[in-house]
Amino acid sequence: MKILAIDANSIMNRAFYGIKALTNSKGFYTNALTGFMNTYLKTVNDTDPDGIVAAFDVHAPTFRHNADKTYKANRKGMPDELREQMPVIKEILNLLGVKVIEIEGYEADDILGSVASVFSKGENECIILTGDRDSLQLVNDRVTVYLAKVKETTIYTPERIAQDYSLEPKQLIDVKALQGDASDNIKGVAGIGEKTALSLVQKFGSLDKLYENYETSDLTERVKEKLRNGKEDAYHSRWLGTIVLDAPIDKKLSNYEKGEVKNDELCSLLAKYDMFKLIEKLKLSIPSETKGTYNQKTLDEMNKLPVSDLKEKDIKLMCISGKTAYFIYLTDKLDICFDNTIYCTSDKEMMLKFFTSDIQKECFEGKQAHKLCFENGCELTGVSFIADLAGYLLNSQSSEYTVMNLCLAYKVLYRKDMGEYADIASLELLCDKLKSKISENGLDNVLYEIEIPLCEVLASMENIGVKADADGIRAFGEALTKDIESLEQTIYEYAGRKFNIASPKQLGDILFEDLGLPFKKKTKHGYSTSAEILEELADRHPIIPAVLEYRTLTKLSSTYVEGLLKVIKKDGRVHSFFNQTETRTGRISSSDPNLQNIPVRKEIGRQMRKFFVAKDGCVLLDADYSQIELRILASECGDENLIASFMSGEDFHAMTASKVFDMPIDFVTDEMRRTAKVVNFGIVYGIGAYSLSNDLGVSMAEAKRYIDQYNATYPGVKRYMEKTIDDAVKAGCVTTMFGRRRYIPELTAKNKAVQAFGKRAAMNAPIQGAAADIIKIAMIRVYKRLKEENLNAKLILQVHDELIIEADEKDKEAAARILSEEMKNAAVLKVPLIADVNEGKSWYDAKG
DNA sequence: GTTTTCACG
DNA sequence: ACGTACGTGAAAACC
Repeated sequence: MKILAIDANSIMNRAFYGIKALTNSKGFYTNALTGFMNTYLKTVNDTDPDGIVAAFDVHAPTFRHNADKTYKANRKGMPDELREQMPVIKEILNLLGVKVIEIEGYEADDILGSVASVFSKGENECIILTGDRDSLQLVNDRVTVYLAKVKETTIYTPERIAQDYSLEPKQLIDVKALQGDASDNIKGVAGIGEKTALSLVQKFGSLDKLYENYETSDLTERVKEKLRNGKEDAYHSRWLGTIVLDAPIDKKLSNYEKGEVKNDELCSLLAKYDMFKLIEKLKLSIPSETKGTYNQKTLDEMNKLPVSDLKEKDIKLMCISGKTAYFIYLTDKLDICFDNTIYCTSDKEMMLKFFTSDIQKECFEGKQAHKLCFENGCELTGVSFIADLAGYLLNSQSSEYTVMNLCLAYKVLYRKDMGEYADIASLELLCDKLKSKISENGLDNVLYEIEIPLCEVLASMENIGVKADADGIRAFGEALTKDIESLEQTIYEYAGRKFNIASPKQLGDILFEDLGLPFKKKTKHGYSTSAEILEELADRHPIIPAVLEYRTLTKLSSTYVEGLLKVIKKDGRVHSFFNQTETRTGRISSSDPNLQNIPVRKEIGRQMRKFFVAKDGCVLLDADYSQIELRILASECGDENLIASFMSGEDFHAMTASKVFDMPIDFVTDEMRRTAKVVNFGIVYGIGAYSLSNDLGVSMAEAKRYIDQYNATYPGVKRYMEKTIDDAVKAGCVTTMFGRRRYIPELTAKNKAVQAFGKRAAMNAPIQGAAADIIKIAMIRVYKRLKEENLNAKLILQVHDELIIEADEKDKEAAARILSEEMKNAAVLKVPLIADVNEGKSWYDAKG
């Protein structure tokens, strides 16, 4: 029988430190669990054992088998984030049918040693999976060690050890006795390290022989001296480092055979921790609570769920029945589930007939269907529910909103038995469940009044796209390339040699070693060369400004020039995606390409906007909200001074400066206004004195004064922030004035830095989220009015607080009026919402 | 596949 | 002693 014995503590430890923080939606760390299971699955797959055993350490105050062997009790305790994952992995292993062994007073490797010794007899063999080299001493003909490292696993056989160390496995104990091991609190012989220890054992064969013969050997006097002084330590260390082979474990081999996998329990456990990928990898079938609520007859009916080609008569039937049809249309295939029958089609005409019919529809992802209709000059109607949007509103923390993940998260029967039709077969029950969840959580308004109507608007924007001047971009790119080439030469001259300027590593070496500039921060791979650091050094060497310029130009060239040229479609327009379930706060994100980060702050980059243009006979109308987040803050916190600052109609940042610095607004200098502006924005992010001082280039004390003065000026803000955090800690989430919710699991973290992050997120989310809600409402209303009033004008872009319309010259005034009105009236706050509209032939010109 | 850097609100 | 403002996406380098 072949057994796999796992040093669970050591693998969990490796996984915990090897994988950067991974938490589920409840803030529970799952990184060690994920890493452990990856290693576990790979090893089981590679070795195909007949039985598996996992050993855990149990540290008792005193060890029974020898009260002296308490050395590891001195080890730093494991972090809470790792500790809390231990009981979970034990449970997972139990449910997988793995034998879990923990014996009070024994280390995991003692248990492994004992298991290995039991399985070294007869026709048996043992594979040890561990992250700890100590276990190498256990290797023999029957025992192989799989040493898991960050990337790969090394397999240690006696041959491999001979090759690496020129020693027998058992001799490694003596090496460690001499060398010691700080992490295990094993002293070894003072002054003897890895190299010497190894060569001594190679030369003498063992610790005993070494101490019998070293005095008369040709070792240097210095080494002899160390050995003389360290004899007691060496023998004590050897004893400490020798793995126990006779721990009181179960010796009956058959008790180690693989147990049964408890599918349902394991599944719900893993779902509880959001470990959906693992459920797939383990090939578990998904159970459901809802199963019980269906009687046998319904289940039988469901189990049939016949599949047929969608025909025109089917659509007619759906129309007259008045029942709801569920559909999924992602690429070119439409699946419908109606009245316990699945209908499929790839026929475009049939799809459009279905989409434009007045059948009541619920779906998963509606945007593609909307787009197909737009492309064919019609409209998708009758959509009353979109499952992924509901899932997103219930928990925006999730990473993927798939039918399967949602079914798992909300305990809905996922019809894996339906193979490729699993998604559509599961959709009705999923929608039912999500609907009630949405209502329970007060999310009806955001879902039905905002997200579902918005889906159509985004589809329309994606479909229309924005016209791009490809020739202009190419010419701009060529000019950039010329400048970049000449900058390269300049930089090479300053550096004294050629190198890859884009490589932070090589650049760091040049700047901080060759040129000897003072470095400030180190990263994993070397020196940090971020713009922030380089700007401080700008006066120290002429290479620095050249590098900064190089960075600016290459960024423009690669991300914007090259990037955009790649995505201009045959119609001469860029159709980027507007993602509706991406951000934690409720904002929309844009991708392929991202049109929400086209340069604007620096003039050279801003030039890019000249190449986003209106088509012939049209203009672009661009409107952006003025300080929408600060206005939301004013309205939410109700601070009278803050409200007054907005109501005054004066420049808001100057107004703040006037109050904070206590002087009439006419005496406010540009410098004071700039400072006030930075503080104003910082407040929305949950500012700290450190970052503010960094940002303003002033001392911490100075920064703290500004914050104090701000708080004295607008006392309601601080009160509001404190209350927000308080409520967030109590509820575990924050909510915008429209009901949109964000969970903040970080608030319950034990790590103070993580907790602080949670607090800042809690302060920011209701504000950023409300701003997102407001502009979404504006988009829906603008879209609707442009359509109703038959204007030749379309929304084409959204950049968080900015909307852009492409409008026919004839309709531009009417469209501009609608844009301005609907943005201003999207919400009623305690201060007015302001939106300024500008027009131009290009985005550059239209942006005020 | 992850890290660094940098573009935007 | 540590880390240090919220929210994104893309490219290139790095391992």
